[in-house]
Parts: sequence; structure tokens; C-alpha cells
Amino acid sequence: MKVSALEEYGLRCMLQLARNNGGSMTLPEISEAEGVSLSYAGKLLMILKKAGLVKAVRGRQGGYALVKPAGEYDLKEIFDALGEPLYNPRHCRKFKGDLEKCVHSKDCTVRDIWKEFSKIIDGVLGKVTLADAASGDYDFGDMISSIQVGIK
Amino acid sequence: MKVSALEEYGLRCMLQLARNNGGSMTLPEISEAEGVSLSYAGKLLMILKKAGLVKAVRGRQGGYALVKPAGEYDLKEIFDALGEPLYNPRHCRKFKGDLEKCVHSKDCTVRDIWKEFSKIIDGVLGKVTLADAASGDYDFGDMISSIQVGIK
DNA sequence: TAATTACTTTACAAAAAAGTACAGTATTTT
DNA sequence: AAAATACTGTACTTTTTTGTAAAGTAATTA
Repeated sequence: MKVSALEEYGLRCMLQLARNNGGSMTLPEISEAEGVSLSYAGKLLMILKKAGLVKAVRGRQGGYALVKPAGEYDLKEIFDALGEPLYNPRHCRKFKGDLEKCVHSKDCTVRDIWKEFSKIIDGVLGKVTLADAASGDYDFGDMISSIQVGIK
Repeated sequence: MKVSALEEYGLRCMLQLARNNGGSMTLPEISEAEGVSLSYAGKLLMILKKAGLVKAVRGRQGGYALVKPAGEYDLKEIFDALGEPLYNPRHCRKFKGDLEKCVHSKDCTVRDIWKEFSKIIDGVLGKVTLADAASGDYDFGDMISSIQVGIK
């Protein structure tokens, strides 16, 4: 289970903008702040822009900025913009081996695991705002202790 | 956030063996059952074997089998064998851009997010056994409804 | 003991992801 | 209007992951 480079660095760019209190940052600024190349920062911000998460202004006084207050973004929407979710309906088509259908399709326990798992992850990501993440004001403690796997 | 092919197919191989009630399966059998090539099945089972999750017998009556009852494996140990965890101490070294240190190192909110997140995932994976997964006898329902993100 | 079946190992090929280079367009400043 | 700054878009290279090929070793069977 892995976080892609796009997700990692994309989130960081969002955190940079969030800490900037609604102000805009140029690509050179973001690039230097995160230690990534200008090109790569450009790629990341373009993805975020196309997803509608940031807005851009061209020209000399230009730069990127959040389109809404950091407290109104949740981590799920940021991740959705940067990559595929852990589970989606195409899961079994993607991992079907050479067989026409997923061999687990009749009673697909594998799919169920990812589907349920994905719900948990989305649940958590959906409840942490970008502002929370930027300031560290969130606490997963209660959640962890409350984890209980029941029997159907 | 993605599940790698090794994790997906590796887990499926374990599920095949688990459904076999402790009996052994040959590579050709596993390969055909999952629709993956013989070579690839061999690679997967070798990884699982080196991690100590399965045992192998060579020769004509050979094959692979679980080393313990399916109910004594949890999904976490299976995933640990097949790939890196979502978060590990090398996270910031891996994603540090061109800078000597992760730019978030002082007050690394990114790292904290993955660290906490990873705990949740491990918590869930650690509570589902291979036997549960094979039969579908687990329920994340309670868990989902109990998710609460607090404030530090 | 030779043939067959099956695991083991190494090396390689193909595909996907990560990251870079560069030419272009828009806006502002001088 | 020319220069400077900054976003935009495409094409490319590198690296990692995925998957395959083939030769080798071990055990069994006839």
C-alpha cells in the first residue's frame, strides 16, 4: 500500500498554500519551498488547478492560491484530485490476471476487502480538513482505540 | 493511494491456500486458479515463502501450503511480506525533494498524517485474519460509524 | 536410472510512474 | 514596445514496477 509521489508532493503544495493564509505563491516560491524542480512544481499545480482546487494568475504579479478557505477542503478531495482511490469499480478489471473475469467474481472476497477498507480510509480523509492538517490540530487517537472488527 | 500488484495477487494466493484447508497446491494449480503466469505465480510464492508465510515441498508430490491455520494469520503480516507499509521511518528521506532534509522536518505535519494514518490501517489489517478474509466473515460496519477525528 | 513433475534462481523485457526540458502565452513594469 | 516574470503545454528521459523466459535443482515414479 503506497502513497504516490503525486499525492505526497501535491498535498505538500496544498499545505504550503494553506499556511500562506489565502495569499498566493509563485511556482518558483513553491518549488524552492518544497525542494522540487520548477517543472515538477508546475506539473503538480496544474493537476491541482485542473481539479479546481487552486486558481492561477498569469503574468508578473501572478501565482497560485487556494480557491476557498483551508478549513473548507478535506483531505479526501485533495487525494481524489491527485490519484486513484484505493478501491474503485474497475478494481477487478485491473487485477483480473489472464482470465476473462476476476476469478473471485462469484463471491469476491478480495474486492470486498478493498471496498470496505476504502470506506474506512475515505471516512478518515473526509474528516480532516486542510487547515487541520496544516496546523496539526487533529487527533486520530480515539479512532484507533475504537477500531473493532465485527463478525457478519 | 494504491495497492501494488504484488500485494493484490500475493493476498489472493494466500486466500487460495486458505480455502484449501491446509492442503498444498502446486504452482500450476495456483497459476491457473488466479489466471496469472506460472512464472509470476512462482515469484509471488517465493516472496511469501521467504517471508515464512508458506512452506514449499519440491518434487513430484510437491507444492505450497500455509505454515499455520488460516485463522492465525492476520492481513497485516501478509501485507508486510508483500510490500512496504504506507508509512515508515524512511518516509521523509524518500520524499525529501532536492533538499538535504524534508522541508517539513521541523514540524512535519505531512509525516504525522501518514504516521497516524498508517496506525489506523495497521489496526484494521491486524484484526482481520486470513480465515475471516477467505470466508467474508468480517464486518467493518461498526468501525466506520465509530470514526471520529478529534482535536488535539 | 531415466523421465516426469515441481520448486528455485537469475536475467531480461515491457509498462507505468516519476521527473525534466523547453518552447509557448499572458501580464506587468519600465 | 521591449523586457521581465510567471503560468501552460508537450515531449522527452529516467527510474521503478510488473511480468516473462529459461536454465537449474530436488524428489518421485515407472
